[in-house]
Amino acid sequence: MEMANYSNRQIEIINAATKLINGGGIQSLTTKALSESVGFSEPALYRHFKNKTEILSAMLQFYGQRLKEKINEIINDEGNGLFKLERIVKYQFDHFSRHPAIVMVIFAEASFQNDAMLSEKVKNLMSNKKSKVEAIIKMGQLDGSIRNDIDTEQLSPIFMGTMRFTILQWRMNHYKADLNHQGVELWETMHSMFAAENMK
Amino acid sequence: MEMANYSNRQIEIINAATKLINGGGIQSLTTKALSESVGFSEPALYRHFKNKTEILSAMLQFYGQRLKEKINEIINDEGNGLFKLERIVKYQFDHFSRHPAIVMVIFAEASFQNDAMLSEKVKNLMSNKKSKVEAIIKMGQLDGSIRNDIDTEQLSPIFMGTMRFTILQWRMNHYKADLNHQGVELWETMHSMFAAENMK
Amino acid sequence: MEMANYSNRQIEIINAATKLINGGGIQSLTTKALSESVGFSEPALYRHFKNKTEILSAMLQFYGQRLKEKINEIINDEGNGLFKLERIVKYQFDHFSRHPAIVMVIFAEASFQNDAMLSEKVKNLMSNKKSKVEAIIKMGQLDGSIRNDIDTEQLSPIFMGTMRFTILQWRMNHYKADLNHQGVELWETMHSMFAAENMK
Amino acid sequence: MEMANYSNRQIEIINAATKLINGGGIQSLTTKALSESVGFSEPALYRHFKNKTEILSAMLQFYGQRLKEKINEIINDEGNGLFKLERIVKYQFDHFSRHPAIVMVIFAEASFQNDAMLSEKVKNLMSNKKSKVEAIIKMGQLDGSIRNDIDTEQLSPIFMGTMRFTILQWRMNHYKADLNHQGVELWETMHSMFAAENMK
DNA sequence: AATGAATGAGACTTCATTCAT
DNA sequence: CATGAATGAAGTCTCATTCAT
Repeated sequence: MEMANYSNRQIEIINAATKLINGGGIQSLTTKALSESVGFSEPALYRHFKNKTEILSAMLQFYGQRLKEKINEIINDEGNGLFKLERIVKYQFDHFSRHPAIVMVIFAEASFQNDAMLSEKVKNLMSNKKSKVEAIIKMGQLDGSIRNDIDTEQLSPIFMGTMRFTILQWRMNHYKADLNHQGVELWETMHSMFAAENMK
Repeated sequence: MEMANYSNRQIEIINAATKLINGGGIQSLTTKALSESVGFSEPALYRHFKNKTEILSAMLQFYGQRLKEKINEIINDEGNGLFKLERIVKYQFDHFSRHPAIVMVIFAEASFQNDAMLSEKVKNLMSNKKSKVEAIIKMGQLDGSIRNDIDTEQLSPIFMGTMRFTILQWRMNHYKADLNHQGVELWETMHSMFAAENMK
Repeated sequence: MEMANYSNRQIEIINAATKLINGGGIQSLTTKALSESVGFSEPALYRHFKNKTEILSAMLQFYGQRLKEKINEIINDEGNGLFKLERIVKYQFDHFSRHPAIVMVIFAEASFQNDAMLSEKVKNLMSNKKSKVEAIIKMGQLDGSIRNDIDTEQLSPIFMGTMRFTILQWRMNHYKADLNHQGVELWETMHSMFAAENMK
Repeated sequence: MEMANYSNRQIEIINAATKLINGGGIQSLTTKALSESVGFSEPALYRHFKNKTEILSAMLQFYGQRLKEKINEIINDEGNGLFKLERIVKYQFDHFSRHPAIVMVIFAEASFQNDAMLSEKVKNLMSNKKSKVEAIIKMGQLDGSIRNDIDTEQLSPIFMGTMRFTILQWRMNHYKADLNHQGVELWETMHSMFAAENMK
């Protein structure tokens, strides 16, 4: 996975594209709309990206990278596994509530489906995150903070699925709720379910 | 929600559309592709549906209705709440593994976003299901089968999110895994987490 | 010009077509709209008319015939030429104010232009009427009621053009004015201009 | 009424559209025919006009503006009212005989009827011209050149209707007659009828 | 680096008409 | 006599992309 370095213009375009997609789905990301949104002409887009797919690809790279870095940071920081999970929940909910436009890109599995390359990229993003989460859970089970009566592979979809679902609902209700607050509540519940002390 | 009655031709079209969407996302549902897939000319589609949106709308109606009926049946059948949850998991995983084409329609939040009416329909479908699940959980908490140390509203997103995530992964891996088997494993875990006897 | 005899169904269709055209121009006369308006299916139209052109053709025939008969009646009745002109004005304004739907068909020169046959028919209708009016004017010039210092061929376009224009304006203002009243006023003026006693 | 400034390309398109309409009615103005006529592809039209309605709208604007300017010029020039009417007749007949393609656009009431905005524009064009003509007639009645025994409002439809009818007939006979010659004859007659000296 | 102009492909949809029943 | 189903042709318009300047 190449470590991309994006120019200012490219980042402008990525941001504009993100907003468009979040506002009206993939279908509203047209080169025309994008060029208007970013403030210069359509052909100019092609000076910064080879084609539309490359723009979408860059978006995924861009956000995926950030997420990966953050999770790595969390992994390497101090604290037991359970605490790390908590940090992931908090980070993500805070991040999304501050940048709602990103939500749809991260949740884009359905949208990119007609482009094998993009679809693959989304899949990688997700499985990447999943294996990181699993690593953390495993750590937690070893350090005694996370219950070990359930397999890691069984716990991770619960963690990830619940987060996704909460965010999805927030989006479908037009970002009205206080996502951070929901994150706090969600974590309380997850704590009850994941903490070692809750094993019977 | 009107109880629609679809003609044979309409159901043919709905099926063809479902397959197309599942194969390549909303973008691959064009009137041309649809007419080819169903075996007659493009204008003929318009004898059976007023326009493309109505086709998508019918798809949602069609699948939503079935799901609702099934859940109602489960609610009204015998058994405690925990058992009912189990039946939902089993039913859905079995249903999807037999009709993978439906997955994308049920998971279409992102896709329909540029059409307010469809978007609303998807949202209703989801919140409808969610409230049914919550009713079941509440029943389980009352009949003593489901732990009552966690609020119903906190348990439902765990249940629904986890299911969604599992199915989503199955789809992203091109339906290779045995979904039913995954359902069984998932249920074991859920049982550990939801059952009343597992409260500390 | 064949003396056509239209069946009841055909007349129903002609009436419906007339209303459609008057409501929204030729473009709103589609076989679909027509069949809906008349209350039976599209193919049924083809049992009564060979095709759409024949329907339009029948409309022109139908109204042209009536007009011709009426004018002939006026010609053959008693009274001098000036009086006959007056009767034409009164008849037409009264007729249109009672059947506004007909206006557009009679004024259809522009609409039928892409069909040579219909275009020719409209032209005949108009030139037919014009020559009748000229005959009346000539009669009036001979019987001393109409001024004879101006050629018949010069008077007729004034008569016909003014009538048309008045009706056109009435139509463009959505039939709001009292057409009969306008006819009376118009006639007063025409009388001043056409009557023999007004020659200098 | 905004003072529009059309690009060269836009004027090319307006001209081509005018010719098409005049040749075969509104129905023959298709984007395909227009693009062929103007020499580039259909989508290219949309770089110069937002949509087809805007093209028609521009045509009306374009011709209406010219007409208005000319009439204003005539109004402000020297000469009595009767002379001004004469100049209008001569100008129009000369103009149309040189640019027959314009006729249909100016006579388009019936054609544009299914588009409220265009219909309104045509109506304005006509009533605008009518009120200008009435202003001139009033001037003539005051300066003693035009008969004042008939109301201005009664004279204007005679003037306008007769002109329209003459031009209409010319068009229906496929522009065969010498329109300028007909204008001269028409004016002679109108002079007899409008001049003050012809009052009884 | 940027753009105005252009385009081939293809989207959805409507039209008049036909055919089997 | 009537219709449900179907269609070829054509309509308007949008898309991603290219090219000359």
